[in-house]
Amino acid sequence: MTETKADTRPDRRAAAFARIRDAHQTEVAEDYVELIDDLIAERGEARLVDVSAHMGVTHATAAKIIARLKREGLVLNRPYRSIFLTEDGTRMANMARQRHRVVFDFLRAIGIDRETAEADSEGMEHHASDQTLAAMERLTAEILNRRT
Amino acid sequence: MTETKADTRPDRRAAAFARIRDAHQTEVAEDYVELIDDLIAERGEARLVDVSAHMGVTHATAAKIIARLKREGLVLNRPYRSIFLTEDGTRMANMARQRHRVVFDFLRAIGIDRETAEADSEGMEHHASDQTLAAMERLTAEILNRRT
DNA sequence: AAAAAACTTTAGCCATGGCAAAACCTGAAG
DNA sequence: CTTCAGGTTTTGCCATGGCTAAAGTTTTTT
Repeated sequence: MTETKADTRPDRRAAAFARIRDAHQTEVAEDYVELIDDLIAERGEARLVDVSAHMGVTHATAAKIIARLKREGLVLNRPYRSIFLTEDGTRMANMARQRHRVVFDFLRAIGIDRETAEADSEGMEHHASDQTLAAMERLTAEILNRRT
Repeated sequence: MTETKADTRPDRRAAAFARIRDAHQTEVAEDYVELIDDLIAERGEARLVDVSAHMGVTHATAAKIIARLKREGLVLNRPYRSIFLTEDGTRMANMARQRHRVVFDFLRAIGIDRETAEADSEGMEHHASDQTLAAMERLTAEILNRRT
């Protein structure tokens, strides 16, 4: 039970992990609604087939996830018909896309190649706080300006 | 089936998400081995109780996860005794800690407060590629130098 | 050495997100 | 107007990571 001076304080750390676990819960939802929104914008409708192809999962998996989104009021659809977003879903999609953009642009600004920036931002966007996003935006602008 | 010019190419995006799902699989392992390593360093041993307290989960959950780590050869322990890391586990802990540091330092350098940097880096470290980590390190040094 | 406290393990439950395979609609071609 | 290809849904299966509650060991206290 030796009292240490290091930062192994249960409370702080535990809280951080709890936040991360919560984030995980919404991550999937965000990714799906963002994709659905993109699909609707680009081709007028979102089909299960396309969703599963883009997410890289089987249709069964996509169907299950969409059922959850529906249950949670983010998505609407009638059997065998294409998928729509509710207002909440649209809002979530927009916020997710914006965060995604900020992180992606930042990574590009600091010299990360397109592919990698795409992959990294996809993973990181969900874990960046507003504070961090703001800082990234600021930095991105700064870097791009300096280049002029 | 209208062919679009936008970047909704299944393959690229699907691959990115696949990578993220893989990352998720190792995230938990990394967080646990890092914590176990810290505990051993700081108090000489890692007990289930401490692990669960720091991760903010019940001991049952921690026990289950540690059983998986054991199965995967990252951790060693005898019933009712404390927990050790294998070589692999130690290696993973060190790599995780290093990535964590890089992200944390970077966030601090761009002005994020300690608490937030702690939380954000905990979530982001798992999704930053080597390329991004290298860029963060470079930027951190740059920022700190400019301040001198 | 017995009793109490502290810790670990186990059992059983739940939701999520994977999968494969089968059953089921819908809409185009014939 | 029937067929059949292509989507969609459903059904079961698995692992993970949560939880509570109960049972089993150590360790400490009395």
